[in-house]
Amino acid sequence: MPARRTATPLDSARVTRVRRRVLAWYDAHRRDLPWRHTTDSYAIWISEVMLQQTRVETVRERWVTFLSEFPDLGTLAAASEQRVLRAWEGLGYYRRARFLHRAAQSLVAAGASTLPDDVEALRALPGFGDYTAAAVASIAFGRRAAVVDGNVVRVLARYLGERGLHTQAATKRRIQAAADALLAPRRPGDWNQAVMELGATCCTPRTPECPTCPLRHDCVAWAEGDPTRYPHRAARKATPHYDIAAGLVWRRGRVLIARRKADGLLGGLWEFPGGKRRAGESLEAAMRREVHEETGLKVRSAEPFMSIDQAYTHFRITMHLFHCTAGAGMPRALACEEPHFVAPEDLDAYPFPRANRKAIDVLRTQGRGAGSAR
DNA sequence: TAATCGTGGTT
DNA sequence: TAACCAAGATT
Repeated sequence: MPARRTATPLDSARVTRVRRRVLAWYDAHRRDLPWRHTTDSYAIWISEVMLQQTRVETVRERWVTFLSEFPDLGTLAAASEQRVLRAWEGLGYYRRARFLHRAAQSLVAAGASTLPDDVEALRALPGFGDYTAAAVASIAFGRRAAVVDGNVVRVLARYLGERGLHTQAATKRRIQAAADALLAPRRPGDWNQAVMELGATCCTPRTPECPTCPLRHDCVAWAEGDPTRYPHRAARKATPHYDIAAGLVWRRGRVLIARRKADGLLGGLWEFPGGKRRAGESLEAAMRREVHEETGLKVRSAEPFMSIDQAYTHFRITMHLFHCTAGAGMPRALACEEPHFVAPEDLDAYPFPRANRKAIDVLRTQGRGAGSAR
């Protein structure tokens, strides 16, 4: 292993040099992203929330369509949560959409027609953490607030030779302090985007392109020879697998759906009733038990329809779907909300998790034949 | 502090 | 293929 290089201090000459190099690199290499063509703080806010833990290429199209449906703060505040969640479908981390909606309603209720323009007021809104408050304040309002996202952590950890685990508070404080010191005071929004852009396109996690990096001259990780050792991360645990059994419970050409509770996984989204199979239980028995527990309905016939694999952050599932016919009685909201039967053509109006939407798509294209998306 | 919260692309 | 990862926030 190469000897550890000692980082030179961030004196003012070095800070000036770094700012100049990184901004020049950004001016030459910045990607043409749709949200870089607006100064509308609302539109920039939407982009920042969408970009949380979500790839730029995914956000490109979704940002455009979201803004066409909700072009301003007032429109978003006036919309139903269901419509907002439907517009968010597929983006994941659905809590983001509910916080977005709630923040818009809060601002409009207070008489505002636009976002507040300082970090503290932004930080107080739901869904605004340190990163998003600094990002909106700097990019939309030119405030001198340094962002620290995953890119900034990686770039600065490598550049400075930061050896602490990136999850530790002391490490975060050091990275934030360095980001604060480096922030280019005349172009705070561009500076923040420049460092993030550098992390996203050059100082990447696995295969950084160090020869083209504007920071290679005095980067500790580059001098050591293996930048990918930074930032230091703790090992992850293996993710468990669960079998989920769910029913497409039909009655007179309509199918049963129910809404998940607002908190927790996939909160506020609709689904076909079902749940985890227990040890020793058959898939069909699990489906019958779950449908009954959640809606009070008993299922008559049941035939396998399809199985879908889905990976979540901390576990993965195989969802086994059955075509069923509903027994007598009205569905009740026992362990779900608003269970009711809907015509298949009306399912597009409801926000569904990805696995459920896949099943709906198969339903459309194949009718009620068996299929698999595994 | 550590766990939780989605999804799709990449390796 | 399974793990890793992405412009984080909340509890």
